[in-house]
Amino acid sequence: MITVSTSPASYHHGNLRDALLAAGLEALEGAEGKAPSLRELAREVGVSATAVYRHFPDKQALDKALAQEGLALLGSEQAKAAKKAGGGAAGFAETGRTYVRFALAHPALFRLMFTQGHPVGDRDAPDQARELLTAHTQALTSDPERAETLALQAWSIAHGIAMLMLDGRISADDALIDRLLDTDNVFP
Amino acid sequence: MITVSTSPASYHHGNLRDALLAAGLEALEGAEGKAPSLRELAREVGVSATAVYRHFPDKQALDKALAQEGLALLGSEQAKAAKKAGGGAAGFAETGRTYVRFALAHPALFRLMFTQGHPVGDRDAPDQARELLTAHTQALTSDPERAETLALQAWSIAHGIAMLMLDGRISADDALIDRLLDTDNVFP
DNA sequence: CGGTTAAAGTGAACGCTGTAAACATAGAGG
DNA sequence: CCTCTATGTTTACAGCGTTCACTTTAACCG
Repeated sequence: MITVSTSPASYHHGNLRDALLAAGLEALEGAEGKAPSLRELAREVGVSATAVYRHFPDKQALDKALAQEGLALLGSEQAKAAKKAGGGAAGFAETGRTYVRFALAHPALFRLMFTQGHPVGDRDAPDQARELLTAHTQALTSDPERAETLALQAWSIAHGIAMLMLDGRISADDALIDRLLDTDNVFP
Repeated sequence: MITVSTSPASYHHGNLRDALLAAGLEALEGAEGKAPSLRELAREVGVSATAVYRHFPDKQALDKALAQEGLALLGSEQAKAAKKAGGGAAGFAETGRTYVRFALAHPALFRLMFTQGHPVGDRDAPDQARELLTAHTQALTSDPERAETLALQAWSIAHGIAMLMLDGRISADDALIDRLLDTDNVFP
């Protein structure tokens, strides 16, 4: 999580990296679909554009860091929701709903989180959401491959719903989310 | 579908609109994730950048037209696949596989098709893929609402798989596609 | 305590983008 | 044949990501 220290307005900012991330997250909450530009964030923080390059090798690295923040946020919201629902199958179902609602609540951030191409085997980022997912499906079956299949299917349907709603392909309706994610109701 | 006439290199291009779309589709097949720029397409076709504005009000309109082309292509591939599989449930399943494989085969085009924000009720575009989907699910049940639920669930899971694979979140493996889309295997 | 050094900022510049405005050309119709 | 209009051109602008050469400042060390 990011903390912005109210630093003195000196030549050296003191905490530019975190300030940029904070400004980035805030900008992503605004403008519906648009991701903020590097120069825009620099302006926001009150620093020249090139100063950014002391903390990130390029814009993509900044975006990746923002994506990481978003992923952490999603994971913590899901964990909280699962706990509140009492864990187990009910908790699992709740993580799905939380996933989609998170996407609708933070569209630009959610997009950024997945646009940042990190290859499949990328293990340099702890991913609480992913861990929750495998834990929940492993509790449903003793067969590890079946558990993985279930995990990926659950992820896919939640992600699909989220994306189609974000892209305006299906209506972003809370009742519809429940209907589509209802496990008593899934497929023939 | 687009046909590019080999027009004489005169002052007036003769068929610029279609030529731009053709160049656009070709460019989208290349460069893995990158969408082509307006100027790039104009250069490709051998025309000044501003000439594009005689045929499209802005870049987004060009992108939208390209997205439309992609949607038509997907629809026709799905229809062909469903027919080949003999229609019915087998045909339905095949449309799902075709959907994901199409995304993997044309990543940039597929992304563009869905990034182009057209609101939910937008009926100015015939969508063969969508029609196929509802036709197949309506054949499975007499309850219209249940049919719609099934349609959206099927769409969501296919779309989710496609997106997660495109974004490198899960491995883009053909066997995995089958495993995740296997209806005998879906959810608990 | 003072001087050096390296981290962290600056401004100017480059090539790219989408887009607007004013102007040029050519082919079609009266 | 002349004119009108559709379709092209050139020039220009602001914003983007990024590189380069330079400046400031804080921290470390003899």
